[in-house]
Amino acid sequence: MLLAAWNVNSLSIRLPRLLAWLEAHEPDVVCLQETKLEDARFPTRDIASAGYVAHFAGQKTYNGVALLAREGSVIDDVAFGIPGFADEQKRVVAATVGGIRVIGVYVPNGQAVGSDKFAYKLRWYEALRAMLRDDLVRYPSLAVGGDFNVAPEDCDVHDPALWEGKVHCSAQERAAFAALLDLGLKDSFRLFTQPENTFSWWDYRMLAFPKNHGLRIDHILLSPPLVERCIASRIDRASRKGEKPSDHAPVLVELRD
DNA sequence: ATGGCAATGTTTCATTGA
Repeated sequence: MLLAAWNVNSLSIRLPRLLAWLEAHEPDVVCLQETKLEDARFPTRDIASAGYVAHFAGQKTYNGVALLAREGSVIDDVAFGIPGFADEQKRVVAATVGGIRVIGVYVPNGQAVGSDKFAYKLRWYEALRAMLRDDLVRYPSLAVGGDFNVAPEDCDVHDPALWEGKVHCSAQERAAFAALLDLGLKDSFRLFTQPENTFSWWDYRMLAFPKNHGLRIDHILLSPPLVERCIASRIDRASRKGEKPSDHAPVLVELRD
């Protein structure tokens, strides 16, 4: 099974790229973030033509998530949001696909350390942790993927000194991310030897992509039974190239049957 | 082979992202 997560930064704009990408990579499940679409405008038909069924929760302008699964997949228990955490923002979609609990997340950006949005990000992380703690009991085979807006370690940052203490790299955010791993989840990317300076996001400005000035903030975390099944993990850097790219690249894991 | 912000709506600028 090939499982992917991709922050598309507007599904309307990125639809042609997404359709081409689905055809080229043939993933089984894809979690999308920042669709920025109200549900009535979701391109259900185009996604279906590509051979996928979609479950989604969107809103105008900001946020929005979707979970795509290959047509014919056995899909159960579709859910949205975080139980017990009131949130207008559409940031979580979950479904059980082929016996695997897949949770797609778009973690708040946080804007700046110490801001109101930063406090919201930390509260959000705490609520996500509580949800995952409960879900892991119910669903031993669990994957949570998406835009976590945290670079877990300095090796996930092109210039650690520049980013030290800044949003996405602060001690508080890294602790919030590490608290998810404390539940028994693993960062799939680090299950394997990876090339140095591999990132998943590059600023649109300042030639950040050609200079490879990026951060690794998009992740897929796996529970122990899926860690056992994981045979590959990678970031599709090529998808950041060319005309009208998202500022994020897709992240993928391959699981054996 | 990569390229100097992009996307959205409140639209002719302000807001947000990371």
